[in-house]
Amino acid sequence: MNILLSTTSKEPLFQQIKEQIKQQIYTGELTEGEALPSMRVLAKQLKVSVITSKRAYEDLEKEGFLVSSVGKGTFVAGQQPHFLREWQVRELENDFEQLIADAKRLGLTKRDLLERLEIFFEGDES
Amino acid sequence: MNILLSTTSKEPLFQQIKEQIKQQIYTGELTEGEALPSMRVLAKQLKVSVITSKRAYEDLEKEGFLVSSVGKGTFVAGQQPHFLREWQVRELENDFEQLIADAKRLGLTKRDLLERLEIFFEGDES
DNA sequence: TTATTGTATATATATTATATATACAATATA
DNA sequence: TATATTGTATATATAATATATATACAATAA
Repeated sequence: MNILLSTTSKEPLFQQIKEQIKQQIYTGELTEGEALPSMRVLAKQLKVSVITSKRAYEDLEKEGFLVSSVGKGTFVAGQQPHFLREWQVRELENDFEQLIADAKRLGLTKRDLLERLEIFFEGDES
Repeated sequence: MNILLSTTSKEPLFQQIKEQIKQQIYTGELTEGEALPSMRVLAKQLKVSVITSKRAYEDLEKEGFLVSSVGKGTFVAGQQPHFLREWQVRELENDFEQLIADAKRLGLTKRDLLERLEIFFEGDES
């Protein structure tokens, strides 16, 4: 598993790890049932404490992306993440619809939103 | 002006003050143009530092609820939704930025968002 | 001038977030 | 069983942020 940590980024280390693992699950780079490096191995690889790698794995387990068991290791969880993604996309669509309604109410034009979309989407291409 | 502070509440003091002033503006208990107690008077009344009363008034001014001027005092703002709108637009921009970051993390493309923008913006052409 | 108003600066304190070292417990496997 | 590997729990350190204060400053009113 490949993970890059930026020491300059404002994002905390455990957060960077989480994001990249999620990303790799979404893209299929990490597949269902696949074993992740142990917390210690990952910690060593990233020059980070075990607590930090644990924090990332632990959070992702709570979110349904990973499954851990003592002595065995940590693995990509079953189908749930995909359903989870579907669900998250729907949630995001709802938020987007609400946000656009608010924008209209404030008198913003479609062009206004397009401009901001361009700007924000480029953001940080990490 | 009547304000009650709970010392046991988890809400910070300045927040409690803000909420109650907003409430009184909404209910009409405080009316447009009406003078509020000076920061010092309020501070003394609530047994709180001037910085805390200022923090409350200052925030509410930024949000468009109050208007302050040196030597005169602090007053309930008119219904010009001008400041309020500016503030709401900024809030909406922040939300939009966050939403786009989430969308990227979920693997949505800019095109995906554009399509939804088209759909949702037409939504109800009331 | 004098008192009253809001404002700015520097600081203290508490809370929360982040990260670590170290010891512990469960499981795999030689 | 013995040993190594796995995830886990506890206690702690450090940094960042939020909250609140005292005090001095500046503008306006009377």
